[in-house]
Amino acid sequence: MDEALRLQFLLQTLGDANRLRIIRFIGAGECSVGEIVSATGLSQPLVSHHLRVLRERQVLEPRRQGPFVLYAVKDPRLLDALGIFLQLTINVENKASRQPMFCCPPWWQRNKSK
Amino acid sequence: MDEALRLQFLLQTLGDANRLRIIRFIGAGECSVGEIVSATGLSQPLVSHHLRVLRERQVLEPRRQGPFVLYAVKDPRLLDALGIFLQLTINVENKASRQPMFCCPPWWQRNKSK
DNA sequence: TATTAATATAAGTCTTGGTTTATATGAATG
DNA sequence: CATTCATATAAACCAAGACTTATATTAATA
Repeated sequence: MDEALRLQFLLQTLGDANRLRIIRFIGAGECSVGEIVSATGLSQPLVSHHLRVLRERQVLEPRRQGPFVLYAVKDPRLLDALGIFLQLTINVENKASRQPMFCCPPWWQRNKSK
Repeated sequence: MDEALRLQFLLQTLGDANRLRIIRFIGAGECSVGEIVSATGLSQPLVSHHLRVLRERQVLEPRRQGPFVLYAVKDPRLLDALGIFLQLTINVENKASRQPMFCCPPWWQRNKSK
């Protein structure tokens, strides 16, 4: 699986407003399905559906505790990464406040594997 | 438009392998449509289609030069951000090498606007 | 101005995936 | 063991969007 496909996989997983709301809530701390349902206002089956997707794609991790199933974000770096993207959405036009805040080797220079 | 919707918009725009390949190539420097077609191996209409999406969503910026239309990445921070996400795709399992590399205010703490 | 090269658009097909409704599993409690 | 609460799954519907084929636009050149 090449870079573009791996990135597509992750970005598609995260590219849904409801899943983002779920991740945002879980990011504040491990919580149960019921709590997510209440917090988001989504139907219980819909939340379970999205949780399954996020679980299967290694974004979230479940843990059974009594009758509840608690979910947590697997890799905390993900939350930071989302924060960076969120900043990008703020001033798409406003070039004035454009400054490189995060320096890292540009991904497209590493190896052009198609 | 709330945070989740803005993020969804951006992530969906980027969540396509062909668009990522196009962005990766353009990221290396402003280039024409024809060059992108050759570099990616995609059909010309398909490239034009994706360029339109990326243009309309403020990711790329076109500039006419003679018979050519040159495209460039509008906000260079986007390339860094993609690099960060790419790193996240490397060791989804491998928790050993998990270390917070980018610190920024967790986006889900700023304001829980549903 | 007619032609060619470069790019854009339109229409049509087909797949992916988000959502709802209904039902199943699984653990706790009486 | 039966019932209830918490969560998961299944099926069906629907819309968004990626891709192809065909055609239109725009600029350079003869």
